[in-house]
Amino acid sequence: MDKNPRKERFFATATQLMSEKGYKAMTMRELATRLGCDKSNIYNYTRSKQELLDIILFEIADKFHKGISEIEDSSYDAIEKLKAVIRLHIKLTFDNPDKLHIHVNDWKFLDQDRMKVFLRRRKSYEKKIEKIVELGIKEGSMRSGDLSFYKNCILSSLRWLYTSEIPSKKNMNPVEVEKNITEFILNGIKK
Amino acid sequence: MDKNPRKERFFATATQLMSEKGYKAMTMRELATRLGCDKSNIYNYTRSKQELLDIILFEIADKFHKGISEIEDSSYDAIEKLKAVIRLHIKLTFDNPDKLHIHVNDWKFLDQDRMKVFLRRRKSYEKKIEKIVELGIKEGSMRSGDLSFYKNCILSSLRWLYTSEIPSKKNMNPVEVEKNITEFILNGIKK
DNA sequence: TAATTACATAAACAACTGTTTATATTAGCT
DNA sequence: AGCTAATATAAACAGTTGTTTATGTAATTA
Repeated sequence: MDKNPRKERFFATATQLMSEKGYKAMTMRELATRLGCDKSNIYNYTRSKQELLDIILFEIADKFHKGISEIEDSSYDAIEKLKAVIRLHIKLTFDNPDKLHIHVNDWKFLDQDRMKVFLRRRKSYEKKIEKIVELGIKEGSMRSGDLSFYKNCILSSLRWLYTSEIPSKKNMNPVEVEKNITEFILNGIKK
Repeated sequence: MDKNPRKERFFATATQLMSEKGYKAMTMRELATRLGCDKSNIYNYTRSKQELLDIILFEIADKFHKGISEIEDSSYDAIEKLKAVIRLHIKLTFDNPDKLHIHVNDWKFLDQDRMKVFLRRRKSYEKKIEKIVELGIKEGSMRSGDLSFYKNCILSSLRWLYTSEIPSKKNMNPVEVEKNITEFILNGIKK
């Protein structure tokens, strides 16, 4: 029993189309066609294309922020924290594949001020990953090395999940994926 | 002593701008402004925006193709082949950061026929990576598991090099990067 | 039942897009 | 010097873009 079922359908369709085409290439006319309505009707749901992007981007950014904060505040050791980060990414990816895709590709189309906010939050997120690695090195459970370098490797290893084709994820089991990616990040490919 | 110094400058500037903005967001007028000439002058250097994208994309795709073919035909064992693939990616990334960026982000704006060709080549490249892993498993030097999964993890671990900000690469030493990424892919982060 | 809110469309808008045409100037080669 | 190819621009083009205005109907609430 949703209060605004049409509005929800609108956001779902818009998110999907923006993920497929990218922000610049998606047109309001195309979105209207897919919704089966006139282009002007769209403006009953959102103020502008820009606002639409903003909402999608910050909604998912907030989920990442909340997730990593809980992990940071936990009493886990570094390895367990890293595992939790991997789990967080995989859960968010499987729950919101289109939003994640937009999150990676289209943040650069935010207007200046909002982009600054967005990048500041992303930086803060990445710092928390680095802190986990730092802790791991201190605990002696992780190889020592450049923190920013490890951060990039870890996030990249997770990123292919949401840059790869969306339909192909339908056949994947999130639990299995989690197990394999964790194994790869922790131990690499060598036997 | 180049035959067409202006043409080269044109391609260099166009590549840089397209990498910054993305194919859709880059306009011919903006490119003209950066070149310091009129927009119509651009068409003395290229037939169309589409052709420009095509040239950039297939030029770098060819380099990947040549590189991996040589590795495939070598007598290296699997681990050495994987190391050579890592070296190839890092060399190409440091030599052509902008082209690599376009290669990852803008292939979807090729027109249908050329996109098919592009994706076929990419698939062929990825298959060769999988074959290296398959060989490694057979030789007993690599952990057994899903080939496509390992392929994605390997390529992702390399991808952050060309998706991350271009200027930041100026301060990185390619030899050092190669050593660290190889270590990560082979042995992971755990001590 | 009346009033408010949600949902819809047609028509027009100004700005911007890639590209062409016609024409001129410059540089290199014989 | 004369010829050719490279380089340059102004003006115009047809199409597309996000968005607004004015206007209407359907659904919900009071």
